[in-house]
Amino acid sequence: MDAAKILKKRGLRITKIRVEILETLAANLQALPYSKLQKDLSRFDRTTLYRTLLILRDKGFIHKALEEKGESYYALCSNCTSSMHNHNHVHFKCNRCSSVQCLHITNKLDLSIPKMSINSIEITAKGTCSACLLAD
Amino acid sequence: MDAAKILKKRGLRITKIRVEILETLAANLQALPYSKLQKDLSRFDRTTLYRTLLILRDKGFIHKALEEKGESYYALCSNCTSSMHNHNHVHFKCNRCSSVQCLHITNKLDLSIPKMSINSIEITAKGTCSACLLAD
DNA sequence: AACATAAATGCAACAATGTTGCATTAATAA
DNA sequence: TTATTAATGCAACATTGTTGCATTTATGTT
Repeated sequence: MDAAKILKKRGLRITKIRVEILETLAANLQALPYSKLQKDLSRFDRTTLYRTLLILRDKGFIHKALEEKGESYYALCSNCTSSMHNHNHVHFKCNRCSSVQCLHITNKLDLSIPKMSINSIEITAKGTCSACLLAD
Repeated sequence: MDAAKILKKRGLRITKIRVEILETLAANLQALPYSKLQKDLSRFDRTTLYRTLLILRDKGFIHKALEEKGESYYALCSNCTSSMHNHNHVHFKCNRCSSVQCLHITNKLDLSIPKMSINSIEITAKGTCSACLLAD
């Protein structure tokens, strides 16, 4: 992954923390908790991390995969832009190893609710991931 | 709603804050944010509220309807017990008025994920609620 | 290559929620 | 009414969210 090129192509300045965040997320198949990002990127100020996550989220580079116990999990977006966020996947959290994954589902999910206008739907499944099942 | 009776029936001690939390939630059709509960129940210590919410949640009286921006929303459970939590509904958050509702859906949702063992599924839809749509 | 400028960063500071330990108080069974 | 077990209030601290402002950096232009 060439984070710098991707940033440039989409009109964002190439800065160290942006490149590192994108590369860190790309290097992990799983969504990463904020605490992990903060530890890995501790040479940057916490505020900078906070604001950079906001920007990358707003521009469609990353998305918040889960919020739990006041902590957010982040993962790369696959097809989002700054004007279009399209997250047609399920987030799966393993209760044993606490890992969070983005799962692309094929089942079409047509949920409609009477009288409401729905803009987005988030689905989070919890259970045991394949690795933990095998470890039994 | 007779909160005291319900608590007793399910083997919990009847205390003021438990009764008030249950009655406050019962009096609102919507899920309430933590900040609202804290304000309404400010005559109790914050820690007590925190621990009571944990207990009521663990015992299947209430559930966390949503976590957002580090804040949790709470609502009454309809059919849960301390050993069985069954939340077959969708949470709907209105982007305009920020209200959170529990919607009981009839559509059967059969989401299965290969290789994973799923224990629970949470679905949160966001959009505009009927009241806000009418207010246009 | 140097410069101008708009954007990004780091620091300080504060708010809110989460969390634990411990002494005191209250609810319930006997 | 009392004994005892559970719940409460208080103190204290951790973590994350959030904003303002001065400084530094990235980038297009000269």
